[in-house]
Amino acid sequence: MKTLDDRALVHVAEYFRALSEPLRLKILNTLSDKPHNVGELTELLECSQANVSKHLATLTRLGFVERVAQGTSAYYKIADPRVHQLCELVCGQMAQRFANQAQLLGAAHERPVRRIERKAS
Amino acid sequence: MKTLDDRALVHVAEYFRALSEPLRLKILNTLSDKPHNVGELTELLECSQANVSKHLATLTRLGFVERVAQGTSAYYKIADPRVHQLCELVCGQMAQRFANQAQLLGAAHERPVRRIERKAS
DNA sequence: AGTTACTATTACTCTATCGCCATATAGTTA
DNA sequence: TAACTATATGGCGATAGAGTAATAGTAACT
Repeated sequence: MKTLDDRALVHVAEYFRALSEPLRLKILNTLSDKPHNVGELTELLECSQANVSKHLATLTRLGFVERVAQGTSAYYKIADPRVHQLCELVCGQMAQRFANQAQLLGAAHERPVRRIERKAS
Repeated sequence: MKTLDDRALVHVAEYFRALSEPLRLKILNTLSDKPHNVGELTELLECSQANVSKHLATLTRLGFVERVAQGTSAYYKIADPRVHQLCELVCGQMAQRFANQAQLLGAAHERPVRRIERKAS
């Protein structure tokens, strides 16, 4: 990290930006189970096909996922499992932060954090 | 990662978004050496004071850095060293990707980065 | 050929945010 | 008090990016 020049920083930022969209994280999360094609993702994520396709293009361009054509379908799969480490690190940071806030403040805060677990199927 | 609900994903995305700006990465990189105040950062990074201040506010809000007031100055320091692991992971991904590209393409491009060949007509 | 199913792309609107400028705020000193 | 310094913030223009609808492309099959 110390010797990164500006150009490299721009690329690192680009990587993080790709992960800064909830829907893209959702796609990666879904693909971490097993590969899916665009139609399946569209249904699972409940959003438009064009949108899924566009996000998949972004993730492919940066090397997070890989495209495998199969008939008229396009299956996508995780290309670099390290993306899961990234997410776990961030989740760890979040958990740490939540714990600190809970310990320090107890309750109300400028930016309240809700911890309601809800699973939709 | 598997059981993240939508709300959590939004927060994770917010974290990644904070790291998706080159100047913010530069700030974190500079602070990884030692704490600095806003004026120092402004000079080191060669940008406006207002801009540095705004980015520091973002990084503080998400818990990446910590503010320590000292006189009329405000010193900032890394609050969670795990941010460096994040960057290293991304750098590792980039290195891996560059290696793959070099192997596949033969390194004829001056800028092989993010160059996805699309079907030309 | 034509039809169907699936995916990618284009054109567009809308929102978020970066960087800049100016100003407000807070701390220090005289 | 006022004056000075350091930092934070509000407003603004420009731009990037998400989402949508329609269209274009592609493969398989009749």
